[in-house]
Amino acid sequence: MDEAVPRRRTRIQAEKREVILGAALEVFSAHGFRGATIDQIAEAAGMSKPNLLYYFRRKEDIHTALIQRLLDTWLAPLREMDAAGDPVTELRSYIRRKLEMARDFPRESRLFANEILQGAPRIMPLLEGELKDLVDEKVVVLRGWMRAGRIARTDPWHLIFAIWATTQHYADFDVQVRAVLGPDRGGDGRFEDAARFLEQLFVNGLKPGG
Amino acid sequence: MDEAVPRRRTRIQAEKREVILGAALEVFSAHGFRGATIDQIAEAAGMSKPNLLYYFRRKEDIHTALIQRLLDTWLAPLREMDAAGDPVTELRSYIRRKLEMARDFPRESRLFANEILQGAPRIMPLLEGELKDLVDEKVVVLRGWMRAGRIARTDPWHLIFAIWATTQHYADFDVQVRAVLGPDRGGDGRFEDAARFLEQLFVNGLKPGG
DNA sequence: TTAACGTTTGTCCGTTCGGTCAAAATTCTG
DNA sequence: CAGAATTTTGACCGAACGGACAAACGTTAA
Repeated sequence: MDEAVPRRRTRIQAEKREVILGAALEVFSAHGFRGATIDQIAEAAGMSKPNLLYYFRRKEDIHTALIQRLLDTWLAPLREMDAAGDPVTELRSYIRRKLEMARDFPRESRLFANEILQGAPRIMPLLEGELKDLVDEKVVVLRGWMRAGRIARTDPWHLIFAIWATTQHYADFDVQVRAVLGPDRGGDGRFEDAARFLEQLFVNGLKPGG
Repeated sequence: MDEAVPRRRTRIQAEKREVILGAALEVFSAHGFRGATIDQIAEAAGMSKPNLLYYFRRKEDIHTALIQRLLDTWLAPLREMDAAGDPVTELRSYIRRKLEMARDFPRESRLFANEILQGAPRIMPLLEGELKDLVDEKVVVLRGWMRAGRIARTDPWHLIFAIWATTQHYADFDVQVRAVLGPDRGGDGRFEDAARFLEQLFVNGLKPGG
């Protein structure tokens, strides 16, 4: 087996690849795939371009490596939504966790958003596979709660979309949010305000019999 | 006055500029500012690159022209939200109109999203000026409705963000929405489903005393 | 008809891009 | 320490990029 990038064995390999992925996350999330340059990533990673290309042969390899490792983290909150739990508690904590991710990992959110916005050319299989499967599974859970009369009957798919949209908005559209809120209201408190609002919106919006 | 681009007098000037803006909308919304090339836009507009550069001297000029003319259309639905109207009706039709725009003008939505995602380097003044002013104005309207007990007391800014996020999601994340819904549910009906869901969510979520 | 003005094009330029390569420097292993 | 393997670098390449320019082509109005 003629490996192009040497088999990942050494300590240096692991460390440098980590540094590169960190730098690439910064650059890709800020400029998109085409907008990001290898030189930018190399500079952010503190190494020369050929050195970077020694660890990842092509620009696209960095990008796919990033997305691959991200997906699990990203879907974890939804995975944790438990059919056996209390629906309101489950939804509430799902929203809270997604909002925390928007606050703590905005670059990851923007990396995804950039990719989807431009037609998901590099991750379409993931969307139609892993992501769709997970959503289908949770749709069943939501339907169960609806049939049991524990939350209002409504479209479970669009409910999930609404949670995604409202939470990720605070990462993806952060500059707009801060611009509109202004200096006073746009401080660190905006995430708590958002959490309170979204909790109220979804909990009341999904009250059974609504 | 030494004008670089000839003063817009002729019929051809007006027509060609229109064609270029249409082509540029297509290309910019699909690839972002940096990802789009002048050649792509020229080809989509059916003319040579130098010919295109005769009407717009620089790539950035096309982009700013696009955004400038877009902003009015884009904010029109919010502008129409009338303090004198019935709150539920006003909110419902605001949501419906925003959703129609996501359906009918997805490229415009993605153009904005691309710009915001990458830090709004070219439209920050618009966000802090015109956009913020309009939101501030409508926040007063929402606050009035809340004080009158006609909708639930909640954070008016985040309410507006939630409406933006949920509606624009169907334009900006269209490929993801369709991938998750699959071929059967992802057809043209998805906008009506979304409208029904969002109406229910926001109307119930904002019931007074909630 | 012709001169002025508006439009279009082929060609070219300097820069930046993604990526290669051979050689040098470093680290690892016996 | 010696030699093998790994890591780093400077120099370089072809393609694509944004943009410039003069010449050619159309159009129009005196």
